[in-house]
Amino acid sequence: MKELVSRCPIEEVMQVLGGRWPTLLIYYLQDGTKRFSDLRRDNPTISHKMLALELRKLEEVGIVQRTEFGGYPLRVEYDLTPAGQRLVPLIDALGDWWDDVAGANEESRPAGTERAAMS
Amino acid sequence: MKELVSRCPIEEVMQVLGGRWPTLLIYYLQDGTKRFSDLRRDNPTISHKMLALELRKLEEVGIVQRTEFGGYPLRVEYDLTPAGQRLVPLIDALGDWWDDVAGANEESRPAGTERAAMS
DNA sequence: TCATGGTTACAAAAAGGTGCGTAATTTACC
DNA sequence: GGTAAATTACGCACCTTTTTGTAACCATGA
Repeated sequence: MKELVSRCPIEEVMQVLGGRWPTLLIYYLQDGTKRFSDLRRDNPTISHKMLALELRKLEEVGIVQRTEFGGYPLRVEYDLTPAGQRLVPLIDALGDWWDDVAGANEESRPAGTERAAMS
Repeated sequence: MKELVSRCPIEEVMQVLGGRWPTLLIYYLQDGTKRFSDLRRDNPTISHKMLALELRKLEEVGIVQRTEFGGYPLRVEYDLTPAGQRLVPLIDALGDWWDDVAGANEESRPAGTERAAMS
């Protein structure tokens, strides 16, 4: 039973942004409007179900805007809301921080674990 | 043990900071040096297993410094490393962002503002 | 028949909790 | 004097809960 609505905003953010996909989806949505299938192409390892779930979650908390166009095949577009866009630099800052830390760690770590930058 | 080598720093940060505990522990460690039992007191709902696991993880990535003092009963102290301290304002910024979003969501939301439909 | 954006059911995997064991020394007790 | 309990920071095994993956199904216009 989880009825613990946390007293801490940070705990709440992490409930939304933690996990593997949310920040990635936000990252890809920076480029502009994306459709369901676009996002799957951007991130081929996410399952159909997860993508639907995560998008719904992001929509519910107001990070993502879902726009449904009539007609068939159904067409749906996803964008970052203004709130979502305000989030982007914060996430980027975390990425930069991590690069810093990882860079420092690499000096004392055996080779073999390399990372490549995203395009 | 699984070694997920991701292409994206953000994905990696989230693997470390995502989840329920890491940010909370960092939050409490802002106050200064803490011992294992202090952290359990700060956060009574974490199990000793989880606390140990999370602390080790944070130590491994260089956010937390673990200092073991000899003697018995064993005594261990935890602090934020400089990198960990640099992380704090970033986490705080996320918290502020969330307060913003949550505040906006709670406020009046007249029907019809959200769903956009085009034909 | 295919494509799009879903949903649902079932299965597998990961995360998390509980409780016991451990170490070396002090203190508490018979 | 000898023994037992308590202390601190975990590790480990076992079990439950939560999350995620897989695959199948839906609607329908072209």
